[in-house]
Amino acid sequence: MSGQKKKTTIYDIAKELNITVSTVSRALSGFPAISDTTRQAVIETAKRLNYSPNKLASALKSGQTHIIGVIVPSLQAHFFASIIHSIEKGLKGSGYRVILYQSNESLISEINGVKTLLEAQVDGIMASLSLETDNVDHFSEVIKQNKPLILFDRVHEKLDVPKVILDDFKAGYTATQHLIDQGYKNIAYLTTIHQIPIFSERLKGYKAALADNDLPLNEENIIFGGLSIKDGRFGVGKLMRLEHKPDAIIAADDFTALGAIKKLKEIDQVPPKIGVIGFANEAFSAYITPTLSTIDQHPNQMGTECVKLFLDMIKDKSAHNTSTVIIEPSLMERQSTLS
Amino acid sequence: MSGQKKKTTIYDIAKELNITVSTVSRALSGFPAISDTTRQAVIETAKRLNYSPNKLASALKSGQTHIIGVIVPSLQAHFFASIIHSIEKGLKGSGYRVILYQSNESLISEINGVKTLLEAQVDGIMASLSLETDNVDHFSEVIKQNKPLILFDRVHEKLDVPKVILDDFKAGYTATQHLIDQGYKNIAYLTTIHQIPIFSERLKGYKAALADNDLPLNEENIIFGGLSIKDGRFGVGKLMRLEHKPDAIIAADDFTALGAIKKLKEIDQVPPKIGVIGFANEAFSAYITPTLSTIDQHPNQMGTECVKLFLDMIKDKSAHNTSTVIIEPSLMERQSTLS
DNA sequence: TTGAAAGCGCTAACAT
DNA sequence: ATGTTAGCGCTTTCAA
Repeated sequence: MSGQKKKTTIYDIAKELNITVSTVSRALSGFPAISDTTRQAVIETAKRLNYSPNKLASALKSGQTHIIGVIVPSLQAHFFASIIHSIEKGLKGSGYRVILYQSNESLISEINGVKTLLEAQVDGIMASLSLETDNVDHFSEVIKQNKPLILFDRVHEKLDVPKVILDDFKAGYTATQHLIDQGYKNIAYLTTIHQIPIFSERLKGYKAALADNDLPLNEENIIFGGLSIKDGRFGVGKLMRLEHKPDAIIAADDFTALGAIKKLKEIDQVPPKIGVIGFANEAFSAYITPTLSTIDQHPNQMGTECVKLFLDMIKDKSAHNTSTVIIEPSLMERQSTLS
Repeated sequence: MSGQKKKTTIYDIAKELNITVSTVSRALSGFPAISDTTRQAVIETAKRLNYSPNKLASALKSGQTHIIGVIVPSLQAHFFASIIHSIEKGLKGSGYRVILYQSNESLISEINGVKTLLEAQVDGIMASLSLETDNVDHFSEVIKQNKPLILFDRVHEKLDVPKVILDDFKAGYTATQHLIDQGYKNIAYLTTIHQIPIFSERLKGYKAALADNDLPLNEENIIFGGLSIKDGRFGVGKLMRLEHKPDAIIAADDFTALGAIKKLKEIDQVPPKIGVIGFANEAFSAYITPTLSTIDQHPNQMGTECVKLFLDMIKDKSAHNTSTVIIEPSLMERQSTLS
C-alpha cells in the first residue's frame, strides 16, 4: 500500500537534465548568469515533475523565512481583524507572509506566542499587547536577535521600538468635547482597571476636556472595571445609584458602550436622553438602536503603517528606527449622542 | 558595529559540557535513556546560554512542522473568527499550531494559499471554500502528499475528504417553518448567485418547507445576488417592486439580513411587520433594532470537530477517513420575526 | 555559464 | 548511556 512517492526536489530536476543542483537552484531563483535555454529547460522540467520548493530548507540555509509573526489580543474584535487584513494586503507583492498568534488578552499566552514565533524563525514581529501585559521582557529576545519588532495600538513605553498608535489623548478629548458640545454636563467614564497606555491616555483626554470647559471632575463618575457588554451594564447600574446621576457616558470600547445602552434602555433612559459614546467603531456600532457614536481608530491605516515600518526596517537593518506613527482619531457622530 | 552574536545551537551546549550533540538532542527531547545528571546539566546549560530551538531545522529533518494551515474566506466574519478560535483552543496541548490564510472569497487567492501552505510544509490543511470556488483541483496536491485535508462549512462534493458541515437543508427548512409558524405566508429569499452547497441546500430546505405547508413557491420571490448589507437593501428594493409583495424575507446571511432591515425601516415596513431572518448569528445580530432572528451555526462546535478529525487522521494515516460530521442548526428567535 | 562542495541546525540509525 | 555519522533540501562560495 501507500508507496507514497517522494516529493520532487531540485536533485530530481538536476538528474533529469544532467546538470547540477546549483544550476537548478540558480535557474529557479532568477539568478542572472544562466543561459536562457537552461532556465527554460529547468522551469519546464520543474513543472513536469510537479516540483514544489521546500521553503523550510531554503529558510534554514538562507536564514530568512519571509514570515512575519503578528500577535493580537483577539480576532473577535473587528478592529484587530481589520488590522490583520490591511497588513496582509500591504504585504502583498513583498514576498512576506503573516503568521497569526492570538494572546486572548493573556500575558502568559503572549509570552508563549513570542517564544513560538521565534522558534519558527519569523523574520520579524508585529504585536499589540494583551490587557494583562505590564511587563515586556519577553520581547527583549526579539530585539537581541536584531529582528524588526513593531508595536501597534496597545504599546508599552519600556519597548524602544517603532510604534503605530492612535492619538489616544485626542480620542478621549474629542469624545468628551463632543458630549459637552451636545449639551451634556455631567459625563461619566467607564474604563478598564488595567494600566495600559491607550486607556489612561483616553482618560487624560477626558479630564483635560472637562477642565478646558470648566466642568468639575467628579471621581465617582469614573468606573474602573472590565470591558465587555456585561461590564457596560454593570457600570451603568453603578452610575445610576449615584446621588448626582450622570447625563452622559463614555465607554472605553464599543462593547462596553453597547452594554451601557442596553441597560439604559431597560431603565427607560434611552440614549441620547443619557448620551453614550464608545471607541473603535466596531462592526455593530452603526447598526444598533440608537446607532452608537464612537471614535474610529482607522485600523486599515494602522496596518498600512505597520507594513511600511517593517519594510523600511528590513531594508536598512542598521538604522535604529524608533519612530512613532500617530494616527488621528475620527469622531463618528451617531444617534446615541445627538441630543 | 553589529557584531550580532550568533544564536546558540545544540553544538554550543554540547561543547560547553563536553558531550555530543546527539546527547543534547536526546536530553532536550525527553528521550528516556539519558542519565538524570546529563539531562539536568543540558537543560541548565541550555537555559544559561539562552538556547532556543530552531524548529525549521527540526522540521526539515523530521519531516513534521507541527503546523496546520487553515484557509478561511475572511476573518471579518465573526463566524470564521469563532471557528479559528475554537480550533486553536482545541489544539492546545497537542503541540500543533495554526497558520492562517484568508482567501478573501477569491479562488485565485485560495489556490495561492494552498500552494503557500504546502511550500511551508504544513502537516495538514483545514479549509472553508471561497464563494468563487467551483473547481477544487488545487487541493489534489494535498491529498497526493497524503496530508490530512479537512473541509468545513463551505465544502465541495468532488473532494472525498472528511467534512464538518451544518445541516444546511434543515437550517433553511427551520428558518422557513419558523416564519410560517409566525403567520407569514408569502416568503421571499435573498441568496447568492454562487453555486455552493450550503446556499443551495438552504434554498432546498426553504422550498421543502413551503411545499410541506402547502404554500405556493413563487420564483419571483427568490433573488440571486450578492451577500452584503448593500445587497440586502437592493434585494428588498427589488421585492417591493413585485406585484404581490412578500410579507417575510429570508436572507442567506446576517449581513444581507441587516441590509434588508435597514431598507425596510426606511420604507416604513419595520420588521416584524415584514419578517426577516438571517443565517450565522453574527456579532451584531442580537443588538440591532429590531433584534435579528437567525440560525446559529455553532462555529465553536465546528472548530472542535475539525480538530478531532485532524488528530484522528494524524494518529492513523492509513485509515481513509471520509466521515462527515453534521452540526445541527439552532433557531434564534428574536424580534425581527415575532409577529 | 556551470560545477563541486560545504553547511544551515537538527534527528536518528547504528555503533560502542 | 553516549558517540559517530549521514542526511533533510536548499543556497552560495569558490573554482573552472
